[in-house]
Amino acid sequence: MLDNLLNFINQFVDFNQNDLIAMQERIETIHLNKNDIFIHEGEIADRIAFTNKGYLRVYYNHEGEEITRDITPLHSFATALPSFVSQTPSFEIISAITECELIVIKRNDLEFLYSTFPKWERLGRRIIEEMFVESQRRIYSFITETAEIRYKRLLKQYPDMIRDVPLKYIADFLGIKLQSLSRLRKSIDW
Amino acid sequence: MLDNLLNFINQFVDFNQNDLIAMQERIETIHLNKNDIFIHEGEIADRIAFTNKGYLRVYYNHEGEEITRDITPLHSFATALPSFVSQTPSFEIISAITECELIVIKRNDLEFLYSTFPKWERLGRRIIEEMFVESQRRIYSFITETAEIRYKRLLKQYPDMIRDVPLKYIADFLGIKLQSLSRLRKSIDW
DNA sequence: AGTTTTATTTAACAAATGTTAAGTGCTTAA
DNA sequence: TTAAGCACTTAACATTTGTTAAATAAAACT
Repeated sequence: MLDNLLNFINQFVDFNQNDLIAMQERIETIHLNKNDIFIHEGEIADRIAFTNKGYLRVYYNHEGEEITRDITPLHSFATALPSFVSQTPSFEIISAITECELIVIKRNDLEFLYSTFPKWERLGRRIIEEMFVESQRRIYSFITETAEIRYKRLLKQYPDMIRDVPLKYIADFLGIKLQSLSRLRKSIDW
Repeated sequence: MLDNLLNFINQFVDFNQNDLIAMQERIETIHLNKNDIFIHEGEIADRIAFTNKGYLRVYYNHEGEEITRDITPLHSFATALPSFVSQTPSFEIISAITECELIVIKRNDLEFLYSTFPKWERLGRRIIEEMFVESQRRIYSFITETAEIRYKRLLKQYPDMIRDVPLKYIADFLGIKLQSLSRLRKSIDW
């Protein structure tokens, strides 16, 4: 059940039995149906999720339109971070693109783990470092690459995602309009 | 001398006298002239810098061209993070746009502080969290905003930067070509 | 099965940005 | 002080992406 999470964690730190037990007492697994919301707009994000199954998207309402900033890959962490770190109402919304199984930990519990086990604080830092590096990679990609190359790269990196995620979200993620993505898909000769 | 750094740190954690002393023993201040390189391509980044004075840029060689991904604002941290965290040769280069005064700490010393003082590990996590949030903000901006709006936003947030940083770097940062930025600047009616 | 909603495509035209090639003015260095 | 390089601008044309409005396809619902 926790295999995916443990594999993920072990990339960053070595967990022993105690660390695991401390964690298991503080997590819960929840199930979301398609379009269910994990973090609502205006809510103070006090939970973080590991996507054990399914895809979440992070978006916000921009002039009446939903803008999807992120589609979480399988086996990764997601929360509305600006709200989570500053405990202010979230402008970001997180909802389930597909059916999801999430391993969830509350902010308080996470803070407890951070404060009690230095290893946890380290884990948190390492994970966020990786997320930051990935985020910078995406910025390079916006600066130097055409939408077509970004699309091809996405296909290669997450082939499953294209199967399960509607193109309108993919288009947002790539920074272009749905119609442009459609045109682009047509023009690609493989 | 360390005022700016201490102010920055105190946004995130409360430092006492011991924390400060532990730090002061492990930092050094260096001076860079314009165009001096702080992290070379291929080097393993083992230092992180706080920009006490001046502007750094983070770039890499992309098909014969230098692509500037980041211009560090005053009083912020900079390193070639992918190299720094994984200790692999850096594809990113960091150099001084203007004369710079940097407060520098070595990776080993930082690791020592992380391991010895939980507060430091927390500080590291908090800082990187903020950097990540800022990075996500920039991604939203690439997705939803035109280059003109991104330019105006930059002007407003860092008015000094435009004075001291050549437009070619600003253009890269905004994700457009120098000539497009020039055209855009002309067409703005304030 | 039939109806409604959602997903995706298509097309014509508009707007934004890129490309190439010059030009101007400013700074730097022999 | 002149020559060289750098920073920035300009302009014409090309390409990419956006916009609007439909059409078709697929999925979800009753």
